[in-house]
Amino acid sequence: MISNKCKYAIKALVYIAGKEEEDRAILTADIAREQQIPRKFLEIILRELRNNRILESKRGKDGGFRLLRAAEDISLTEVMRIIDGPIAMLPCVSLNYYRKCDECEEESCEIKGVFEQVRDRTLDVLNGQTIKSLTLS
Amino acid sequence: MISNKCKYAIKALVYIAGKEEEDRAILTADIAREQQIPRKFLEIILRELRNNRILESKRGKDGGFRLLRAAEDISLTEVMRIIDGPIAMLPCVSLNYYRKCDECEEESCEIKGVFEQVRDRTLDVLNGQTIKSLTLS
DNA sequence: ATAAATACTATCAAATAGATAGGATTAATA
DNA sequence: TATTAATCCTATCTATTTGATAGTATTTAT
Repeated sequence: MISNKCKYAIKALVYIAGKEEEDRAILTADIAREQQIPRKFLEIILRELRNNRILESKRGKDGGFRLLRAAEDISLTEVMRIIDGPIAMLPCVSLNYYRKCDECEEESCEIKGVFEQVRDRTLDVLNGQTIKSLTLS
Repeated sequence: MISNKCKYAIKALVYIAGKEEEDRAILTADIAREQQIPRKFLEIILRELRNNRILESKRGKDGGFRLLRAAEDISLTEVMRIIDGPIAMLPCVSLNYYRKCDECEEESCEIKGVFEQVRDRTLDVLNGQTIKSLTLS
């Protein structure tokens, strides 16, 4: 399962993308209210997305958040990896967060192959998705 | 990611399945040693698999664990669901552990569709797998 | 100056992960 | 019947993650 935090992050980005034509910074409070996300928790999430160059923020009056890049250039996997880390089901088959398992030798691992297939089928679906494509659906 | 516990469970079952022709109960200690799994933790896992009718156990001398069913009748997904719970990435798209999200209405959820696809592609891979098929690979 | 916004720091509670310890119980067999 | 070897059970523990909340500092437009 993805975390609530990650779900909130995706929904917040989709919300912001949906308001892009208004050409103004979007308030944390608005996102929190509309998407039913705990406000203070959302603050942390948005700041994390800003630190990872997904969002830009502006402080003070008329402040808020905007996408730093075009919505079609923000992939779903990028967001998921920032917030939750690996997408794969085993560390030893992760493309972006590879770690060898402590207890097993990969050459003889009986389950690695299956989870490589799961990873590939999962990425087949996720790689095609961007904040833009989610906004349209 | 699946938990270590789940990985241990799968590996233990594959190990037991691989010893079936010896026609004897398999010791926790042997599995722990061969698969490099912490022994006391493995005890808990094996007991949980027994409680869920995947294994049978025998106490006392010559005791140990055996598969309760044929290895080809124990699916990978069944084991994963016993140990880790849902396989899906969102509660609201889980087939076996469905829960509505607190904060969103499913009809208008922008991300549900993608994660349904991920679930389906994931199960395409996992559903074909059993303890038997893993033992052969 | 003031108001409105994010930034930051600290903290917290509950759940989960990942175990470990020690003794109770059971069963085979010498 | 004593011994040995195994699972069973209960309790406990630590660290991490999850999911948040509170309060204050800082920035910015007007």
